[in-house]
Order: sequence, then structure tokens, then C-alpha cells
Amino acid sequence: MPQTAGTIVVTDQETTARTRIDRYEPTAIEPRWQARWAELELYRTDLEDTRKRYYLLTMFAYPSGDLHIGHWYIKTPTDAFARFQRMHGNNVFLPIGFDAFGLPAENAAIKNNVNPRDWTMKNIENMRRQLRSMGATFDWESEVVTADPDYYRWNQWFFLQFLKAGLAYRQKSPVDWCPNDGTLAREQVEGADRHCWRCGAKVEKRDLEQWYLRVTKYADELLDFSQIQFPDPIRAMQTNWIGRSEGGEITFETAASAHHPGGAELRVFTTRPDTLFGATFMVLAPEHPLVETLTAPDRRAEVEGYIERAKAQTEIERLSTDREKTGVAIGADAINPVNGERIPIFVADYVLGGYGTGAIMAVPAHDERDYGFAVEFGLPIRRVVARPGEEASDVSAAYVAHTEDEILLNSAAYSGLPADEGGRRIVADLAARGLGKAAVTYRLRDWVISRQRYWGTPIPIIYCATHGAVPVPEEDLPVRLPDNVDYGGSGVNPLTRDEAFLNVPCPICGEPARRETDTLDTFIDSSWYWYRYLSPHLYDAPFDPDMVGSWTPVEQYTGGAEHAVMHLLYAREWTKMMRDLGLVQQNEPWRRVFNQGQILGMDGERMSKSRGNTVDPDHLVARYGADTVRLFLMFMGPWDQGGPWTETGIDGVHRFLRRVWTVTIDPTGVERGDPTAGRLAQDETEATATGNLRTSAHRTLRSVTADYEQFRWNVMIAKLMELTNLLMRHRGTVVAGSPAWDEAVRLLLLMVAPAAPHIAEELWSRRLAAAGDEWRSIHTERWPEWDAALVAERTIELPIQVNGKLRDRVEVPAGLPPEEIERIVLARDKVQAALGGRAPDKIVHAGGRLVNLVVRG
RNA sequence: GCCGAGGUGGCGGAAUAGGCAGACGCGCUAGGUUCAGGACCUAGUGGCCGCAAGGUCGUGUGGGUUCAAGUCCCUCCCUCGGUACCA
Repeated sequence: MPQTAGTIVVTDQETTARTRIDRYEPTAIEPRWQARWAELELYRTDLEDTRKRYYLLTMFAYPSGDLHIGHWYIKTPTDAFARFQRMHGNNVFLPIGFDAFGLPAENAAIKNNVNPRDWTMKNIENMRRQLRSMGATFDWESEVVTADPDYYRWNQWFFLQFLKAGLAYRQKSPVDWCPNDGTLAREQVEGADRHCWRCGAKVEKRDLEQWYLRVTKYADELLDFSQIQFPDPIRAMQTNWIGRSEGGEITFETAASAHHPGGAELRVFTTRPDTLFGATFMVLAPEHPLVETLTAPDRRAEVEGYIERAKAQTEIERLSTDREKTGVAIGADAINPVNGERIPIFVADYVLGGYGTGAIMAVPAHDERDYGFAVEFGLPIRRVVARPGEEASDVSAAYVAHTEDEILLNSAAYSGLPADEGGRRIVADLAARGLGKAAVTYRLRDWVISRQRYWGTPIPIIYCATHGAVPVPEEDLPVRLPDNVDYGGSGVNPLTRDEAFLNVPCPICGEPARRETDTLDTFIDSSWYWYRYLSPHLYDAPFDPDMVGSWTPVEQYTGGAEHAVMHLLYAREWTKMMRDLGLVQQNEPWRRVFNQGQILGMDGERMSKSRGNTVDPDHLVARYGADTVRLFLMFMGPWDQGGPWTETGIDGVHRFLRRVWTVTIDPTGVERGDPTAGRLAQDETEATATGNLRTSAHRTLRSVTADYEQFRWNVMIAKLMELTNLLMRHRGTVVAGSPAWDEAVRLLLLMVAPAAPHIAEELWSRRLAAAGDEWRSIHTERWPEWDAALVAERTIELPIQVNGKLRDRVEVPAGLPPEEIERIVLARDKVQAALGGRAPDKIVHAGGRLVNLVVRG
């Protein structure tokens, strides 16, 4: 709990006492400053404050147990950025919370017979302690824990609103099923033979009634990224995931045969209606509802066997383009509506039941998967698209190129038309006959939100024999998760055996009824938590609309790229659904998203407690201090890259901090062991050295400012190291006592402050004390501004190339005209030697940054 | 498989708009300093040839565009993330 403000008085004695420490001892400094910041409530955000608001959000953590170094990697730079923004005078809100529902707690419960809630809450306790040791500026007042009934009741409430609005519905959908342990998550299915993680039984597919959210309604809107700044890769992944395809829906009819009267409609979706004349067979997904009725009696056994095998496949396997195509003819034909041709119908697993219409017309000449299938089964391959003059009888591979000049052939009256136009006409003509229409299909599917699990938000539905699925009345929310839970050694959701939970009267008729035992997908918990942070204790609404109006969309969201197409898309969908219900007035939840990479274990695998490859930051903090650990994580490499963990190099950033310490508190000291200690270099004077120091400090400030803004931490720290090294080289010289030195140190500390907050605060307080000034935190200082005149380049070192190879350099005034540059360059001995007496044929000036002399022959 | 990212010295990485490859740090080598070090300071450090000056090769592979390619285009290989019930 935060402490009350005003109880702590900072005395001069304390400040003076601190100056006696003359060695950098982070473990002595850091807890003291953390306590001070907490006492002063430096990081408790006043949400009513009218300064410019800056909502900075970091993805909340799953409380898997120990906080590991990966959490620090995610959160440290975000904290540095929060401090940076505060130094710009913004009212920064940096909340924290826990994504507390989920599978790992349940796995632990099944394995070790612990209570999921106890397990989770214990983990949260530990993680809170470790998070505080980072010295981060989280506003703990606003903490949200999703497993808290005060939170998940609003998941239930949202679900009921969406249900009322027709955005939620119930439908059958397949799950991976173990006869002993019920529904299995993907990670609980192991091995190529797909067996259960716990009992080893063979996993099958089972259709269950499940709740859905109608998110496909927003497919087109989700493709519009104009109001949300995503990194390009994320935008590309979401776009591909949504997978909008334009084409046509075409109706085939089944042909009459000995066992089937014919005339049944078979609708297919195709992106290539122009190739309709090339359709030589048809493929139904194993899940297609007409497979059952169309299959000929003599084909039945084989077809059913095939469908069984298809059920054992994962979707990834089924969609793999490089494996051998499999399928079975069902002994029925379809009639191509454009030419009346009879083509055989197959069932094959490369067609999915959930995409398009679950059926395709197969055009092997112009589709790679159809081609593979046709070759495998000896089916005809007919070219119907070609470029002018092309050998159209060539069917040695699928022709899938798509160029402007393609025309149709072998397509009756459409032959000779440009392919695109031909396709449009084919669809239009079919439409006139009621057999086709232009259509758009998406890869995106509606969101299945039912989970057959205990540790989640109970779905507020009661099943009544008379009234069916009845919503729990809002005044009865929350439907509480029972605390006493007995897994009985099985993975099956214990709610299904909990009579006290299950038995409930129907809200409509009062007759005995049963509760829904499924819980909500935890991605729902994470789809709106930043709105709750703004009023975490609000009792009668999920959030305060005024707060939401003034603080959201979130200014900056940071989190892992692994969430690209799931969490980062679900939350956008959720926001749009809330908007349509009038709950928020925004189209996107966040303005800007940055995806940092992941720290992997030393084994190169994702860090997780179950893998046993996590790295505990505590021992590093004990040895080096939090500032060093923070800085090291930021220095490792580009933040969006991540990589395997190694401690190699941590000494380097620790040394850097020690040098910052040294140049600040002991500028006039000299090192023994340095032969040039206390003396300027031979080519330096006091004037050039101080001038150079000022220029360097201000140029560092310029680039460091840009690096903070762009999250380029590793480069930012490298620049600070360079400045510190420059100071270090002039320690003990005449420069050390100069105003230039003092200014450089001051700028250095301000630049270090967001990244390494404790040491900066300590050194700042000592400077203030030394100057006899009153203490104030460095973290409430304004970010400095650089001197534009100092930063400007006056001379440049011009590289000179001959035929693209570096031959010489020359120092020239900046902004020299090309003729001047040429005169200087051609007068150089090295240049003449490289030219070998010839005159250059061409001289390339690269914007005054480089010269290239080209000689041919 | 598909979608996305990445591959640069012994190692982590830098090179912001196609223009000096290797900033900064680790490690290593040498020297200094210290009662001592896993402390500190100074210098050096991509490969090859060379006493040196300098030359030459060099950014996963093979090709291409360009005065100029780590950067742009094409091919292939490898690693990582996601692939709808891990979060």
C-alpha cells in the first residue's frame, strides 16, 4: 500500500550524511531512494491533473511464479520512457496489473493438487516484491488483478451486453478432446501421434456447443489502421490474418445418379471465377454437411475412414502445401453451371470446413494445391488462362502468375477476353441465372470464447429445460467461481461436478436449472484492462466514462510481438464492440504500439518456469544493483529484437555507472597507472578541449533525446558511454574544473536519470548539497535542451573514393560547393596516385558527404 | 506449410535517406597501478600479406541493379515468433 504523503521530512542532516559515501554502492543507495520515492508518492498519478496526459501502458504479466529477467526486459525501458515523458512535463500514468486467470494455474492444480487461486495469489505476491525492486514508477494504486470478482464480474457484464446486442451467439465447434481429461489446449496435445499430456490417451476432435463473439462483423474495419500506429510487421500480420479475399460465390448442382436424385446445391467460393471453365473436379471439406448425403453406398466406408483420419490432423498439417495430397472420391458428380460438364466430387482435408463455403471448385491448371491433387489422382488439367503467344498446352506446373495481359481460352464465349474482365462477366452472367454472385471471404473467424476450464470467468448463463440458455440477471453478477475446487486427478473442469455451483433456479420460471460450466477465454480479461486501471475500484460500472474519455486511447502500448494477431487484434475487436454499444467513443484502444522482442533462456528457448530456463533477476540486483541490470537489459541490443540471455557484458555497464560516479563526485582526481593523467593530449589546448567537451555534450543530448523517443536504448547508452569516456579522459586536467565540465556532468546525469534512476538521483542530490541548494528529485527536473549553434557541423572529414574504394580523407568546411571540393580533392597526392595519372571520367558528389572519382578502362 | 522477423569480428551489437563496415560494450593481449582481486587506468584488437607505409579480402548462400550495396531486386539455406484453447 502507498504511504500517506506529508509524513516524511527530508532533513539537511540526511542529505549531508549521504555525501560521506564516496564509492558507488548501489545496494546501499537503491532501497533508500525507492523508499523516498514511495514516501513522496512521486509516481502516484493524479488522474484529475489537467497537465498534458500521457497514458503509457505495458502489457500486464501472467503471474507464472517468479518474475524473471524477461519481465524486466519488457518493463524496464517502458519505465525509462515514463520518466522521460515526466521530464517533459507530462502527467504520466503507468499502471500495472496481473493477467491472473489461465491454464498454468490449472496445470499446477492438476499436477500438484494446489488451489489455483492460492497458487496464483502467492505468485502475485512474489512478483509484486520483485517488480518493486526494479525501481520502476508503476502506480500501484491502480493495480488490477483479473481473477478478482470485482474485475471478472465486468467480463460477465460485457458478455451479457454483447449477447443482448446480437454480438454473442452459441454454435457447435470442434475441440481437441481427451476421453479422460476433456478439452485440451494446443500445448496439452503432445507428439506427432497427438496424445494427451497427462494421461497419454489419443486425442480426438469433438464438437461442443460453444459461445462466440461475432467479430467477423468488423473484418473490414479492422483492416483500416489509420487510427492506430502499429509497427509494419504487426500491421502486415493482422492484415494477412484477417485475409480478405474478393471473388465469387458460384453454385454448382449435383448430378443425378443411381443412388442420388441430383439437383442439390453446392456453393463454392473462388478468388478466380475467371478460371471456372478449367474446373475439372470439386472438393468438399471433410466437415461439409453434404458429404453424408452425397456419398455413394459403395464409397461410404472409404469416405468415413478418411474423415476419421482427417479429424486427427491439425489445421497446420492440413494446410501444408508441400505434403502429398490425400482425398477420396465420394462417388457423386457436380455440374459446372457454365458448360454443363460433369465433374467428380472428392472429399479432401486440404479444404477447410470453416473457410469460405467449405467447398471448392478445383482448377488444377491454375492452383498449386489443386494441381498437386490432380497429379496424385490422375485428373484432367485444363489451361484456361494464358498470356498472348504463350504455349497454353503446357500443364507441367500450375500457372498462377497474375499479369495484366492475361486472356481467357478454352472458355466458350469468354475466350479471348482479358482474364479479369472475363471473370467479372462470368459472375455477372451466373448471377442473372441465380447461380452466382460477387463475394468477399475472410480468413478471420468469429471468436470462440468458451473454455471448458475452471480457472476463468464463469459464463453468466443458466440452462433451463423450458427456456433454454437464459442470461443471468445483471443484478446477480458476479457469478462467483467457487473457491473449493477438487480436480480429482483429472483435467476435466471441476465445475461440471460441483453440485452447489451447478444447481440454480431458472431466472425466468424458477424451475431447477443448471449453470453454464464453461468459462471465458482469458483473452477477454486482457481486452479491456487498461480502461479498468482508470477506476479500478468502481463498483457499479466497468469504468468511469469521463476518465476513459480524457485518458484513452492509450498513448503508447508496449508489449511482445508474439501477441500480434491474437491479443492485439482481440482488443481492437472488443473496443469496436464497446463503441457500438455506446460504452466508449473511440475506434481503437491505443494510439501507438511498440513490440519489444523476447529474452530467451540460455538454451535459446522461450523462458518459462516449466522449461526451467528462467533467470532470476534478484541475484543480479544483489550483486550489481537495479540500475546496472536495467541498463544492461537496455544495452543488450535493439529492444524489438530480444535474444538469448547471457550475463556476458553486464560488467561493462556496471563499469560505465562507476565512471559516471567518478566524473561526478571526483572530477579532479587522477588515476595512478595513467601515464598521461592530469595532462591534456598534445594536440589539445584548454580552449579546444572545453569547446570540444561542450560540443560533445550537446550533440550527445540531441541524439540521446531522439533515441529515447524511438526506444533505441542500446545506441542511447553507447552515446552516454562516449560522453562519459570523454569526461574520464579529461579528469584531473584543467578542463575538470571548468563550467563546460560542470555543464557536461549536469547533462549527463539528466540523460542517465530515466534509465538508471537511482544513481542519477544520488549524484544529483550530492551536487545540490555541494552547491548548497535545496534537495529536489532529478526526476522532477525538466529535460534539457541542446544548443543548436554548438550542435551544428562546422567542418566535415570528407572521404574520397576512387572507383568506389576509399583512398583518402580530407577535412573541409561544411557546405563547400562541388567545384571547390573537386579542386581540393584532385590536389591530394594519394588521390593522384590512385588515379594513376588519368583524369576522372566522372565525379560523384554524395550530397557533400563523400566524393567518388570514377575512371573507366 | 503459411504469415512475420532476423542472420554483420571470438561474443552482444552499430552503420537514422544506397555513400568511410565494425560505433559502444564484452572478451582477449600488452603495460601501468594496487597489500590483494573477479578492482582501477592506458594502449592495442575483423581475416590474410607486409618491419612499416600500405595492399587485399570481408556483412548466411548464389546471382543481379548501381559510380557506389550490410542496406535495393531475385534464388536458396539456417534461426526465432505466430498459426485461432500458452499468455
